[in-house]
Amino acid sequence: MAESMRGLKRSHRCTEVSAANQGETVTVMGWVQKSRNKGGIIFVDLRDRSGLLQLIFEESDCGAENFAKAEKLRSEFVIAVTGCVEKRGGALNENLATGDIEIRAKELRILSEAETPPFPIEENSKTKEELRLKYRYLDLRRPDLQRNLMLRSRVAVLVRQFLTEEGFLEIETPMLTKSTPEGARDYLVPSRVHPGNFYALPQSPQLFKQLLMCSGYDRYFQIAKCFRDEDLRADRQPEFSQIDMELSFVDVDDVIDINERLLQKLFKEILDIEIPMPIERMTWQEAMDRFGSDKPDLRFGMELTNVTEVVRDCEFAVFKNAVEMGGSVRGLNVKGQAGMPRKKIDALVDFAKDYGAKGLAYLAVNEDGSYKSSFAKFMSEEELSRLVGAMKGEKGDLLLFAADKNKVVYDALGALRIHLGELLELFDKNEYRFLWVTEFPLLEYSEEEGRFTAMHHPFTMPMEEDLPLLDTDPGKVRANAYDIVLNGTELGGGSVRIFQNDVQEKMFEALGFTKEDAYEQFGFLLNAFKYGVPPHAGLAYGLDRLIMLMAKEENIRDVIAFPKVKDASCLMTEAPDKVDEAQLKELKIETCGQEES
RNA sequence: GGCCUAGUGGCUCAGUUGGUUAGAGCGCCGCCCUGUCACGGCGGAGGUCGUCGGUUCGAGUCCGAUCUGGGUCGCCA
Repeated sequence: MAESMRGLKRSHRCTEVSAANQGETVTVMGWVQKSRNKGGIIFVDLRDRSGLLQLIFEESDCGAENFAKAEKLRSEFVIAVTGCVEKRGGALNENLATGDIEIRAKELRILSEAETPPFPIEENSKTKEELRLKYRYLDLRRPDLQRNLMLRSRVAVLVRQFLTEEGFLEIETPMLTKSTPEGARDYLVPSRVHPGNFYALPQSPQLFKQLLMCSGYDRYFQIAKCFRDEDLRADRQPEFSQIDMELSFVDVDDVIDINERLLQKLFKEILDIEIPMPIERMTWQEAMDRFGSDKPDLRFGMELTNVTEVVRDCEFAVFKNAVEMGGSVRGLNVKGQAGMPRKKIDALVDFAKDYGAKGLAYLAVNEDGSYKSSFAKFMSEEELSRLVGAMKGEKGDLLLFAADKNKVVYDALGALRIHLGELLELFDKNEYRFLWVTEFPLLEYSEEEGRFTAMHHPFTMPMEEDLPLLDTDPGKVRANAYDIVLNGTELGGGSVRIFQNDVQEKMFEALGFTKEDAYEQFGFLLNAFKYGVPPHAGLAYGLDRLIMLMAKEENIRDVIAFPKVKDASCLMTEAPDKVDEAQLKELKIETCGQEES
């Protein structure tokens, strides 16, 4: 039977009690982590979000009634205890923040009893995620998740504080808005009042924040929920949070400056890590050429080498074909791995194939200077030594080559580089290496749609010197866009926005929109631009990813209180779920009839 | 949509080439124990091996399908 806490008031959280309180009477409340009954003496570890505190029960202190209650305590009971803070009579526990003290209980109340939980509530849980997520409210009691969510809260507070001091206003934008088919799939919400019409949940507050600039709010930010109906990944949820900001009368350098100081503050105050300033910058083209990725991990080397010119005239058909079709041949030098067994090399080849490569050519430089290679027989001694020279190959090195269209070569080698970096432990897991990647391509060609699509979004400003190319060679136009990258993860991205109506219309033209299409979808923005719009730029961070990296978690679910699983459902609430026929009727939605078959 | 991977008592796992009553640790239940903190001692309960179908004299173990997690490619302006 649950007891009332009437007359009691919690005086401390568990770890707020210390040796300094010795002799004081305190009241603590929390969950029983563990009870150790020695017969005439009972030890109880009490847990709350701050940590653990040992309680000690003896009949001579608390009386027969309380002692009898203490004997009944089981894990996860919620209790209130009043008692005296004492130095420990027995050995100290050095693993506990409160390991030198204990509370000698005078009064005990069982506020709530508990069934045995379906899995142990402990740090570094080995329990299957399926079960943890079904009982997420229990999982969230574990200290590691509590730490992550507390860290998340501190980050949010610091962001608000910093941006407010920088003159930003926190303004909310709608969750029920208009579907924009460009980009990710939208989550749609039916309208009762307008049957057959739908709202969309925002993929980002992009258009609204630009409108706020039009309206003169000058600097806006928001910690905004965003929704994308795409498949999940370890670092992707359908519902996630952005730190979203937009600034008027600024250029790239202003945005970068503010954000560097923001990151510096966050990492200093939360992790006590100094980020060297300024953060390195690299153009997109350089990132691709050196690392095969637009979000390179700079914690280790093993950069790509372009050997297209070196192998241009060789007889190896794979290389030759790639060169002839306008692609490239590039290689990675895996230092000291010439002895890698064939089986492992084959695994790397398979890995590369997942990224569209047809294979990988390899060449190992043996200790005696001879070669072991999948393609040496197609090339002369001289061609081989020129190739090895270009790769700076030394005895003991393993050289891996991909030959294909540039995109495939970048993708395969970029991914392979990261894979090998992890496999061979080439980087320090405690290092934080930031990078700005700039000058992204404005557009990329979509084979599927047979047209150019915006790489960032359709409101991104082309670089001024590339403007003429918009008509002649749209694929070559660079954007005034930038991403902030940390350890190979895209933390955030932004751009200078188009604020001239003629440029915006030209952009839509390049995207294959008729003027009518553009106005149909984005008329409110285009119209706003007719009434006086300041030059503006902005940036948004993936808050979840930022927390994930700061907490050194490998999974985004571990920094989100109630995450969804791979198929975007929630194992705890069982959402999404069927709804009443009556609700559907009110919305004028036909049942899909998928329940029968 | 494709590929990879896991599914055995409450939890984490083991289970050899298919062969008699499916094991362990932790947890749980009962009794004992006044200084434990991975407490200890004694005793006990609890699973038919995700599901369905097949092969076989016989399947946790082989085959097929399916469900549920996880990773990944595509996708993610």
